[in-house]
Amino acid sequence: MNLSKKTDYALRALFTLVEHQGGAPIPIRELARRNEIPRRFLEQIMLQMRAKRWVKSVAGKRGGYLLAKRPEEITMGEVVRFFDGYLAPIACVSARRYERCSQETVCRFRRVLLEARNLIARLMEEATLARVMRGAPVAPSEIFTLQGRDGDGI
Amino acid sequence: MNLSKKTDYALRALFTLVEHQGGAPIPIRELARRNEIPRRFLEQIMLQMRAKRWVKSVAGKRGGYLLAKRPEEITMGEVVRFFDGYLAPIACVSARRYERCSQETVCRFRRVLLEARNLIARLMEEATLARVMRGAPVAPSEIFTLQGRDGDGI
DNA sequence: GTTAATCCCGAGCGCATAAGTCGGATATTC
DNA sequence: GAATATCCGACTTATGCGCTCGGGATTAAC
Repeated sequence: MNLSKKTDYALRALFTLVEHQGGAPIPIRELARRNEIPRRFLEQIMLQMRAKRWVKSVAGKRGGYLLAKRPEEITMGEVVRFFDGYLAPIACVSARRYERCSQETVCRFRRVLLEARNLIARLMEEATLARVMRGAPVAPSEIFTLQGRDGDGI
Repeated sequence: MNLSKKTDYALRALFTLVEHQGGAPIPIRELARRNEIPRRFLEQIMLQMRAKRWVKSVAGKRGGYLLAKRPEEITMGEVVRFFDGYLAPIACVSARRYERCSQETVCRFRRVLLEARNLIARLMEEATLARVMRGAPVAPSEIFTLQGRDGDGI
């Protein structure tokens, strides 16, 4: 999984909308300013998210965008999958872009990549906007005991 | 993390060399044939791995490549990092390509991405060629109880 | 009903990168 | 010295990401 700018921007905008739930619509201009996103580019992104029914728009003066679902109903995994197309690190272990590989039966490391994909998928699918916003762990704690490792740095 | 073809090919070649440890040098032609890799392209890759001292070459007729280290001493993480440059899904949580992001303190989801990065890093760093070859789990079992999830498909 | 702020939509563009090609030099064995 | 390898640098080509742009439709405020 590799986050594109588009997905990054989409998530930023979404979280801003979550923060302002119940309030007035937020115009793209404002979403762009607060998250340092090129306005015209964000426009496209918002349109796609509207088609997905994650957000709804109000046209005209005083218009803007609102969240269209509850923050519990949108996961980071969905967002990444929608914009980037997949979560897996390579096609042969992907649910979305799977394509048979002639080497599959011989491949020594496919198994490891599959494990990686499963971890990520699990993590991202647990990560609803609500949970992430709350700052709560997004997956069962036993995973996260692994975090701090020797000299990893950041 | 997203595996490039280059990294994929590099790993395939490495595992082939592991299988043939102690035997005669394997020429690129053969490595390419067995793993369905464009020969000229693999040439480049092998040269890079030679510079890294993961493999050594024997020039001339009957020449080819040999593993230069024990399979316990090379991890998939190293290989991915070398060819693709990083393991992290986004620069702001990467050890290698870290760059400060002005939104860092406000960013709601950075934390999740950091968790993802840590999981992957851990997994890939545990994955020595030897272990993967053996087919043994590459990381502590508690991680892998998470694997099979509802309707995930592949 | 005019103005101003907004969303909506399609098109296009430039650059970086991945993935692969190629020509030919150099080394080694038989 | 022919055959088989590696070695090296340069080149190519396609794709996609990350934007930018022009202009139309919609609505609120005055």
